[in-house]
Amino acid sequence: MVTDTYHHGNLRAALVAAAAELVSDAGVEGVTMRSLSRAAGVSRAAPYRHFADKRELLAAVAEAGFLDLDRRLSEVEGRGAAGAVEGGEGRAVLADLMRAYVGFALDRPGHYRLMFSPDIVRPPRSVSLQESASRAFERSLEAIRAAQETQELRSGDAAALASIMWSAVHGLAVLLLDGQVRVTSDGSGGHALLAGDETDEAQNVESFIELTIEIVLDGLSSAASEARRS
Amino acid sequence: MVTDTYHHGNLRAALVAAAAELVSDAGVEGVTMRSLSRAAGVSRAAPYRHFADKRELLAAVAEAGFLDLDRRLSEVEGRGAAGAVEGGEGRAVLADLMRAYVGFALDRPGHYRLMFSPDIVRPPRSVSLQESASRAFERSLEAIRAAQETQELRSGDAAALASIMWSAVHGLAVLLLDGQVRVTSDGSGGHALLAGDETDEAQNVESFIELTIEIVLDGLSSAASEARRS
DNA sequence: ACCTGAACACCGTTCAAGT
DNA sequence: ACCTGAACACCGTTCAAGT
Repeated sequence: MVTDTYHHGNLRAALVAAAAELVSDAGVEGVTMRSLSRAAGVSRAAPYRHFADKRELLAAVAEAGFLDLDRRLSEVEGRGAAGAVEGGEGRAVLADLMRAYVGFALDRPGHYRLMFSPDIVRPPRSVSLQESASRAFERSLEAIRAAQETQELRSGDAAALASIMWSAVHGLAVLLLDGQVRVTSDGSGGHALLAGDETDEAQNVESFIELTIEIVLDGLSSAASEARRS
Repeated sequence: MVTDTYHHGNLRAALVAAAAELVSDAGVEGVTMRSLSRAAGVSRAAPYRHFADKRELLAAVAEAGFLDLDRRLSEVEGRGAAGAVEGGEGRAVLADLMRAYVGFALDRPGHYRLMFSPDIVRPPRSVSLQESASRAFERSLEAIRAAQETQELRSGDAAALASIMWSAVHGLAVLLLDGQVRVTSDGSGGHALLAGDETDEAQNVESFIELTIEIVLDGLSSAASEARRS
């Protein structure tokens, strides 16, 4: 039973919800303004009372995605906060953040791709999209700083380290999502980037993620050239 | 002076060339079958004698991109090979490979994005696309193995390490390309992933890349849990 | 204020028909 | 074999007009 009119004033919300569902089910390319109008029981022109164009509507969906990601990351932080103060937990918190991050990407591939789709995310971005994305980033930044204070990470520009951590796990996420990294069953190994067709891996994905997290943390904690002054 | 007929038999090559130029100039979304036909001086239907669909044509452009990437990586390997045998050069070769990789992405953003665009690269892929992509990957695999033999990298599944290295630098590349990581001038630092609008960074990009490379190599070389058996 | 109907300028793709 | 003309089934977006 479809409500046959949206004069009640929340066409905007209904469109975003319909778009989010389409993004989940069929990916960004499955979203058309016409199908959204149809789903909302409204004319093709109606959405343009609420969004300047398709890009703006998709940006709203991406923003909801960033809020969801931020929520997941905040749960991790809440969990780890008590231990972190005592020291020695900084690495564990960062590992949990990375797990949560990749987990989000694998759980919501359509949203994740949209959130990092150049057409949507490339400047100019709306301030609200901007802010929701930055908020998620700030969490890793704070976790990085905390781990630096307990000597668990190398010193240096925390924002740089956070960017590097995020870009590493972003690379992992998109390659996993696109099936461009295959994980075989011969031990802990990732295998043959861009290799053969469908196989049944899936459980080894997790151990591959764990190895990546370990290596990223090791890199971020190595003394290296940054430690010359200590 | 446009040649007004392509009966001479290489419409296929002309279409791929025109598409590659459009990809460079305007990105993948700038490519339309109709504009390609127009550029080649041929009817809209003609391309379909040579390609099943648009995806297949773009895959040919992506394949050329992988060949170019592979060429760049092979130049690095040729340069480092002599020293690598003597040991101690393995890390330097890997660093050069990563530099060349990111350099390619920044030089040819349109091609790079196309090469990792899910619609093109997601299975089923043509065997030739498959092979050209794998070839580029094999290079890092061999370099990883060489560095393991000289004790410059941790032991363990070389393919996994190669995948992790590639995914880290892939993440760096796409975030740089999309302007989602900003680099400010306060030292060596990357800054504020997904932060503000246009600034004039550009020179600091290089030092940010260098820091990433250093951290990735440190992570790949740390003894960690993998070294329990040594 | 919010929505509709109808149009405009695009797409990718197909298919009979031409040479 | 290779290409054309014309059509089909889509798009995003606009704009006068309705309520």
